[in-house]
Amino acid sequence: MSSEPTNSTAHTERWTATNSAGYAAPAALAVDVVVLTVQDGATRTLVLERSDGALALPGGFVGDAETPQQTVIRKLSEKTGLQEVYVEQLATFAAPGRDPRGWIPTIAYLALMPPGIEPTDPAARWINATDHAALVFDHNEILETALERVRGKLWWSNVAVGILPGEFTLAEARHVYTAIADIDYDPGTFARDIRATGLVAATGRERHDTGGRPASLYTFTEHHPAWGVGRRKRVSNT
Amino acid sequence: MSSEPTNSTAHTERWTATNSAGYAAPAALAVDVVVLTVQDGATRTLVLERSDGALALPGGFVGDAETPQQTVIRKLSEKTGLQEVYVEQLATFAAPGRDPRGWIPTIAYLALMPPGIEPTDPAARWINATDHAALVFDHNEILETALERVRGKLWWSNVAVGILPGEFTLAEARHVYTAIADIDYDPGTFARDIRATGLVAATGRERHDTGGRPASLYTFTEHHPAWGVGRRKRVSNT
DNA sequence: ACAATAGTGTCTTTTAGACAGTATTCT
DNA sequence: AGAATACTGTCTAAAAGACACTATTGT
Repeated sequence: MSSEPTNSTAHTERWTATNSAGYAAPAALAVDVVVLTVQDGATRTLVLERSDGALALPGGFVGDAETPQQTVIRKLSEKTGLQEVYVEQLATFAAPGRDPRGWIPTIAYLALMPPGIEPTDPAARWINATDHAALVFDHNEILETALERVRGKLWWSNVAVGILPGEFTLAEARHVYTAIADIDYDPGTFARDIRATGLVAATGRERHDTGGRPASLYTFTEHHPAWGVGRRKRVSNT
Repeated sequence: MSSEPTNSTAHTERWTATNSAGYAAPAALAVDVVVLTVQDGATRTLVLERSDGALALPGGFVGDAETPQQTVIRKLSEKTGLQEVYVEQLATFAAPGRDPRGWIPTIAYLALMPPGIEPTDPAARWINATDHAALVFDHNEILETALERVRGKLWWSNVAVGILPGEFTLAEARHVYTAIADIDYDPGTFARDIRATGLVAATGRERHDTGGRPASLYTFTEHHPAWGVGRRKRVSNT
């Protein structure tokens, strides 16, 4: 896997490819990943700072014997050390000229991680997902697509399972939902409604370091992507 | 455009490609399109019958100077003569071996058409979208993805604008929604709720061939993809 | 006792679903 | 007149939002 071309250094020449039938072919198939987490009430995303200072989403080239999702998981493992992450496909960006290195379509993915992951790659760092410097190529558009997706699924699925730890208090869950949806949910109503989705269950244990009455701990009953019963909750004030 | 390799005949050999850096590259980038319409209360999709009798979704190869969506629109124009169709990207399928002709990722698209379009391509025909013979490759999975998508967006967007004619009665709209969602909507409640989305407006004209009291004609106020105010309506009985 | 956080109960408003009943046309 | 289709009004049940109030801990 170390013999593949790198996606993280500046290009020097334009790549081309021709297939065995004699027609122009894509020079490569790429994946780009929007890794999201919620830390200190803010939605944050992982970027790589390149040698010229430009910021790019993590990504890489898909090998000819793997699925693009395997590429994503492999790359995330390299950058963060995490093996188990929530990953789903977002959309494919393939406009001619989107990548100056050549005809390189990219399949964009959304990945979610619990907060506090320290990147193992020294060029990687977390930035604010909703208020940040411009990214390279069409990566701003990819990031916007990811934020829209996660907001759209927030109350209908267990996406948040990717961000919350295995056990969490309803207050922790509420902070994550608040950061993503940009809505201040009422604590009582939040508890009622998230229980009504049928996606969480109390573990019976409690957390005592909350500064007041101990909080019951909950888990998502499903750790794979799942849909709950529909709630109609707002996810943005705008 | 006639000099490109065809996507509709059986393969004879496996295509490969190598890029200028010496690495394996995709042999081609394809698009496949799920064209949906509603006719006589049934959801129908366009397929091409190949020389060996197998059924495939319409599709083609993306040229190196066009966006995949342009490829889709070009192919649909060839097969049906229609220029203006509702098109949106679904997902990309790129598992190794998905296409026996070689490493050929495909970007799947959803397209919607009004009923009664006669295909110009003699190999093309409409089949039932929810109850049909098996399709080639992973095309069954692509079709399922399309049906899920259109059901998911039905009450939240103006997707149905792609199927309904420019002017339509609320009964016609209700039949389309009924076919897609597989729910028998109450006529009165349907009228109230579709007006509440803010996506339709009465034209002031009427249709008199309904066999009873004339029906008011409506249009979608937006013909480009748009989102209405959220309704929580059910879309499946299962 | 007091502060702090967790959690419950309940009232109001909105909206979905059902359906009775009225309106307008054609034969 | 009667049949057929279009449309309105209204009742009920469910669910979302707001918020007062109670519960349980640490200091």
